Amino acid sequence: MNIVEISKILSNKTRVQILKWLKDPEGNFPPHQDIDHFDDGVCVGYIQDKTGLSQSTISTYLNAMQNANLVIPTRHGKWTYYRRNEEVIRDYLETLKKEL
Amino acid sequence: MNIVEISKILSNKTRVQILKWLKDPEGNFPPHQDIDHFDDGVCVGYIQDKTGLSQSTISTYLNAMQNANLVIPTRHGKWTYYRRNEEVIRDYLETLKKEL
DNA sequence: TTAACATATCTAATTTTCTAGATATATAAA
DNA sequence: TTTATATATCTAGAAAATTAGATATGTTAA
Repeated sequence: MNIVEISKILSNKTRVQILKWLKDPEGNFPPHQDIDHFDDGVCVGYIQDKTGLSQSTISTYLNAMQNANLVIPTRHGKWTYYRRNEEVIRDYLETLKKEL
Repeated sequence: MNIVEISKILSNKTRVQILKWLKDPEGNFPPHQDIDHFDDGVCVGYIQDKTGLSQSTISTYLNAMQNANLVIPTRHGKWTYYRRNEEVIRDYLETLKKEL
């Protein structure tokens, strides 16, 4: 866990927004077609729709967030679902509180 | 207080380091020539010496940190002292914990 | 009032980030 | 097995961040 690396992710409005939306998938996204739960998070297309940015941009963002361990991807058929990595997020907050 | 704005400041190694150093001026910096306390923080030159970066770069960083309200400048004669704005830092941590 | 010192600001070169279009890949459906 | 759909990756241009040198400003000391 690296303060600077994660702060870099959080230095972008859209990426922060995505993390916030993923706190409450039921409240923020329509139900999925193939599964009836959000246990593995939300598919890329739904996230893209809400941001208004291009598919490639959102894919790039999610990839960066995954590299920083802030989100966890799960493949379900054609779709990739992304959910928050609560452990790393908690760890980041605790480290910030201790070190900053 | 704006998560993205402050995260942008924290997305740089040197700036994070400066904030950490300013938590303990006595432990991290030599005593000042004109005053015998660190109540108003640390002068720019001392901070620059520890970073190894140029004077203009550190001045630019401190200015950005001040714009984000993370530090407070105080002029003492020729010197400008910078100290942490604990209130804003605390507020940032609390907001992150609540919203992120 | 001139010289020296500390810091701020201006300018510019380099690097990184942002973002989208085009294309590739993986999977499911026909 | 071809087609459609979802996502990932590649390429590239525009914008922002990084950083330093030169210069300006403010303050003290000679």
